[in-house]
Amino acid sequence: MGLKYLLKEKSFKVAGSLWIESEEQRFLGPGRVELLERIVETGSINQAAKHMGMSYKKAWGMVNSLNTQAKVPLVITQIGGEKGGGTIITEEAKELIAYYHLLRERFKQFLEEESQFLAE
Amino acid sequence: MGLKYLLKEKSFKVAGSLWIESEEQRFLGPGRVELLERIVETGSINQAAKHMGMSYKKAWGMVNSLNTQAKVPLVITQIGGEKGGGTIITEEAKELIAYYHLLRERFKQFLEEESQFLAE
DNA sequence: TGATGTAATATTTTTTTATAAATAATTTTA
DNA sequence: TAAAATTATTTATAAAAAAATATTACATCA
Repeated sequence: MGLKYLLKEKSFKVAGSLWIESEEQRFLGPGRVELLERIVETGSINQAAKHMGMSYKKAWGMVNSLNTQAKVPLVITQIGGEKGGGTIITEEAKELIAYYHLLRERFKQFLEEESQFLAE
Repeated sequence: MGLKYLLKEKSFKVAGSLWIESEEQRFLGPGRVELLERIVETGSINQAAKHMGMSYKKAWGMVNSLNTQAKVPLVITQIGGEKGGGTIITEEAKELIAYYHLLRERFKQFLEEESQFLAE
């Protein structure tokens, strides 16, 4: 019942992407999760963006979207100060990251099962 | 264990997209499936593209990608002839469409379950 | 008080992508 | 043999997205 008989390549698979959305607007996907993790590492939106090869503007837009959609603050920024400023994320943001990784794991399993089925 | 407590909107959900890929190259997704179905309806890549608000060039690229990746022909085109030409799809392509709809259904269920869990 | 490095925002430039338009090739039909 | 409508392909144009650049605001520290 697979499709092995009509595909040339042996390494074909079911693939996909996954995110959380709210009112037609994207809330959280792999890019935003990685950005949050990089912010934890570097303490800066600027540095996090550079590490990801992303423009600061785009990164800031993501942070802003996260904060305006959430009921509680997820990312806290500071202008000026010790090192000219900086950014940290809240406990709730960390819970969000943890949740996303678990969701991702379940999705990965779904894709693997479907890919298996496809190659049967 | 959901995220209800940190999202403003009530109508948030887990969403995603799904496709079949082969060697890093896309093979089949919702757009190509719809294109194939429109070709069945109209008998023409040209008309199918117009019905979808898509340029002929893009549609032709999709057809070409499908045919070059498959072991058997999926779309058969004719230049010139009764109505100037035309296009049909093979039985294998129809099986592909049927498979995709079933896959889609299982994915839909996955997303619904995860959305339910999210809102708990 | 000036230097520092970042956030926040606007503007400009570049790149990418998609669309539109134009052209040649084709085969049945009138 | 000319007309028709489509496939196949190239070239030009437009739209969208992304990136780069520039500017302002800010609070700590030397």
